[in-house]
Amino acid sequence: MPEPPRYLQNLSASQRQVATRPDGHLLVLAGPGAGKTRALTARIGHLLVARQIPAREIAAITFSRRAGGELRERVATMLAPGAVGAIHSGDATADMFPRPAVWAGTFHAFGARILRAGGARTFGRTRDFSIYDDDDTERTVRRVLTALGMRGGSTKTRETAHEPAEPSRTRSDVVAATMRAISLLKRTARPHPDETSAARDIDALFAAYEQELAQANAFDFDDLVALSALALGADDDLRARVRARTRHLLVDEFQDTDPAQERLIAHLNPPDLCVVADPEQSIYAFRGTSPLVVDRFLDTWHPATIIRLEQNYRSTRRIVAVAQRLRDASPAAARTDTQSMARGTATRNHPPRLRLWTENDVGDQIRFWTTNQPDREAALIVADIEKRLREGCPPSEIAVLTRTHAQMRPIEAALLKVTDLPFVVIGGVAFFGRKEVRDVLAYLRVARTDDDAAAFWRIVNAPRRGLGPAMVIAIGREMLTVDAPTRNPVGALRRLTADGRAPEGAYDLLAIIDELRAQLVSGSRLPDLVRSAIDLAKYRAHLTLTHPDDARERERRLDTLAEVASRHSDLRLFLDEVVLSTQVDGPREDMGSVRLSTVHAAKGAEFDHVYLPGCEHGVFPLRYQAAQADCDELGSAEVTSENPGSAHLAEERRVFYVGATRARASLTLSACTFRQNRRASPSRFLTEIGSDLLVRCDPGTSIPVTIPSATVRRNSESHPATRTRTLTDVESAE
DNA sequence: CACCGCTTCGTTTTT
DNA sequence: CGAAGCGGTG
Repeated sequence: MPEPPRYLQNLSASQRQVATRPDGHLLVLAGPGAGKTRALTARIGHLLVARQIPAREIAAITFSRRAGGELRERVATMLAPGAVGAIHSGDATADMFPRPAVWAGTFHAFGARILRAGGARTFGRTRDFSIYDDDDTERTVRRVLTALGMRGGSTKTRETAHEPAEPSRTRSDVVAATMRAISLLKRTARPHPDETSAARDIDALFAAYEQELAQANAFDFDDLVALSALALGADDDLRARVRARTRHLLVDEFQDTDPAQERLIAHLNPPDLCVVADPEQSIYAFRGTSPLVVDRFLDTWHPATIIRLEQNYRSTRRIVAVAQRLRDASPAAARTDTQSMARGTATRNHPPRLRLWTENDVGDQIRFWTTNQPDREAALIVADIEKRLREGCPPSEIAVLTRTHAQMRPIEAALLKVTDLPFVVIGGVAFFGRKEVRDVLAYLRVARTDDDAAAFWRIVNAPRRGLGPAMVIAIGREMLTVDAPTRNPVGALRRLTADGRAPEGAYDLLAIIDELRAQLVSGSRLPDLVRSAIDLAKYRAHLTLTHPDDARERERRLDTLAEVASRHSDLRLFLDEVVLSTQVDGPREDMGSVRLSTVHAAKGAEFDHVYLPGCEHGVFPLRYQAAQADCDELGSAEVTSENPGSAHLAEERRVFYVGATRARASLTLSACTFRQNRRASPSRFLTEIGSDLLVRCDPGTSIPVTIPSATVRRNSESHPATRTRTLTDVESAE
């Protein structure tokens, strides 16, 4: 027997099936830690080597930029070990793909490429349109709300004791709700709002918002996907060109694909489509995704082959057992299961559910402890982390994963108390989301084009130069005095200034813009441009004035920005990369650090030791009220119509599941009896895991506490099924 | 009309 | 900790 090619070595039988399966529709159901990236990489290798498919016909969609870069790198290593350097993971040379480079990136990056390749024309934009991110979108929404006179409730919604029914909507509530509504409309429903829409207000808002975008020659985040799909439908030539590059399409994390992204795939109609999914890891319902997208795949892309990757290579047997318990408790799994069993087999549109197993060691106990309050919880977790570090565990192998950002505060404080404990917070305000970074970038954006209104409004009075609210209104009014195609705030400011109708600061701003533009035209390098913007705007002085405490730290970030910019040659490509970068995509300085992150931001990552604080009812599962109504109206109706309450609970369980399965060696859960001065009770997920798997310990230790027998009995009686099904279940599954 | 300093308040998850 | 509201000063 000849040795198998390199890209097929060290693969399990099913991973090898994934790699070698011929063209067609392929659904890979992969549990956590099942080596799906490895299988995907191998499939690409097989396409390139065995089948001699040109790289330019292969595209892979990943959930983050970094994941895309890693996939590309792994392909390169696999094909030519030692020659990794040939393919850079950054997009410095985004337009040309050197050698065997396969395109890999997010849906949004992919959509941006389609629009840049000509799709923008369909919507009256030019090729060098701007991309509005969330922040720009919020600005635009605010302007639109004001223009339409929808202040969004009076500012004085102070709740008198006798009117609790009115959900005191502040202005930011209205802004947030509007943004969500617009976004969900774009993600889930038809692109044009002219038909029946949920609310009449939304109709008007949506139209005005779209007009602002068009005027600014900009697309927002959701447009990148939704409109690129439409462009493919409308433009035959574009469709042909793009389809030629995506004959072999691979989609990772398919369970988090929203309807707009589904439509984009449909328009690509690839003859060879391979998606990797785990319905139980679908955790983005708030932005319009549903685990049912996996069922739908089997309908849309009939006939499809299903391959299951059930063996877990990542975690200990105990952690895998926890994962399986949580899966068993999931209603989606139950539904699929009963339907499958009723017909004696998996139906066409309901794949058989996964049964996880592993050959790994049993491993440490799954620990759970209770403390009285979050500060103490944080202190105990940090003390435990210190112990692991003393035992020689690398910091980067430890992570604390929370449900919400708010939970991070006490933990961050506790971590800070320990000197020389390196840690990094992920999922807070990311590097490119920092105010100072965005401000400086906004100067570059305005230098690039007069049209980028959101960027202009951001810098018009930052640093302060006497162009306050009244002046903003004046500029807005002046904008409207010319024909639509030439409407932009910079032009308006120029006219006001020429007529002497503007304060002195206006001259300064225009001078800065002109100077930057001159440098840009003369071909200045990007880092120089960044530094010029900082100097011309006198931004450093502004920082020391407004942030006396941490001005230096912020200045350092601006230096980093210049550094990052030096890796790019073209301003537009640089700005694209910045706006499309993920929470985890910033310049990486997190190598030797303990990670503090939300579960969402930890998707795809893995660590030896994982801590899950806040395992309390109301925190994990999180309880919230406000957004529910919006989601039910506009969002995934198919899920909520059956069982509104439990759909939310099911999603929370999946988030918990994702968090728990990040762990390789140890998993530590903790809960508080009091949070924010209110009594808190333990999460129901703990009960679902089962008292036989979960060892209740003295707080901060691995020493089991003796539980009063009544408690034991209650737990085991309420879950007879999980009680009998213990580790042996996982053990015998080999 | 802009700005400063003061208080208050709220914080789901993110491409 | 940030954003937003308020009231007084230049």
